[in-house]
Amino acid sequence: MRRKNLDLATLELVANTFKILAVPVRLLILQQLQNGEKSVSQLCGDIATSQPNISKHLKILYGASLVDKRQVGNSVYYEITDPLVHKLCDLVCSGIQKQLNRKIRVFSTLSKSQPKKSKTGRRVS
Amino acid sequence: MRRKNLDLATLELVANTFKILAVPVRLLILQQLQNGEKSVSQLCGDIATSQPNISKHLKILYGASLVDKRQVGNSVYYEITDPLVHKLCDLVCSGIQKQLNRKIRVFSTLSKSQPKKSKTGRRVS
DNA sequence: TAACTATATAACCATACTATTATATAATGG
DNA sequence: CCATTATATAATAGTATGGTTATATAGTTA
Repeated sequence: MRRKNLDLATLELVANTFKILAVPVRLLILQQLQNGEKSVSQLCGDIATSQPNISKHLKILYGASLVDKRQVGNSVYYEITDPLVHKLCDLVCSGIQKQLNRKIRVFSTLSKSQPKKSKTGRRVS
Repeated sequence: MRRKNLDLATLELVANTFKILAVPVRLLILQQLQNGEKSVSQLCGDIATSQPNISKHLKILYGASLVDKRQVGNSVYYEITDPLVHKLCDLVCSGIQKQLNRKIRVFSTLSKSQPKKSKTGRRVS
């Protein structure tokens, strides 16, 4: 599959999207929003950090068009704009999973070849 | 589609992967490697930054298992470990594309409704 | 072994970014 | 109009990170 080379400006946009997703608290927020909108105070109930911190990160997510917002009375409800976010996280997760599996495979190979067994087949400490 | 909530530790892993991809130079490197391995000096020829900088970023990519390396004589060849990287970039690009399209649509709607035309149908400055 | 090439590391600076605390703004209810 | 609730902003401090320059390491060749 041939892929076009992106110019620096475009890569900077891409990098910027990744940067937005590179902060655990923001992923927590997006995770909380994955099944529908939530208000700031609801998010504060779910995530262990200060309210100003949550508001700040929401602002960043909003600035990147990753979430929309809508005000109802006193409250502001945020929701995810584009399911892209979850696709990205899923992909990364699957990548991490693969890496883990590789490590587990290596480890189990090592532990199969190394351990000395007694004649009964039981492991020996 | 129901999705499991990831614990903080896992989200930190995910965030970390995103962080690695959040730097334009690193994306440039990965882009250069998308059609096969290249040595550090080849990368230096393609990317406008210092050799130590490239080596440093390669080390980071290697540490994250995003690239493998192999030494041949004096040179070290790096290659991409997992096509995941490009899938991620493609997704982000498509997201950016969608945003752009949205903006273009809005813009063209505005410019259709606003401009005053002269009786000849030409635009008026 | 000396000179040369390729890559990696170290030290440094400048910048950017996150989390906290305190405060401001805005909507609601009495 | 005041008190309360919900959200946003400002200021600060601490940390992390990218890029540069200089230097070290290691392989190659004469």
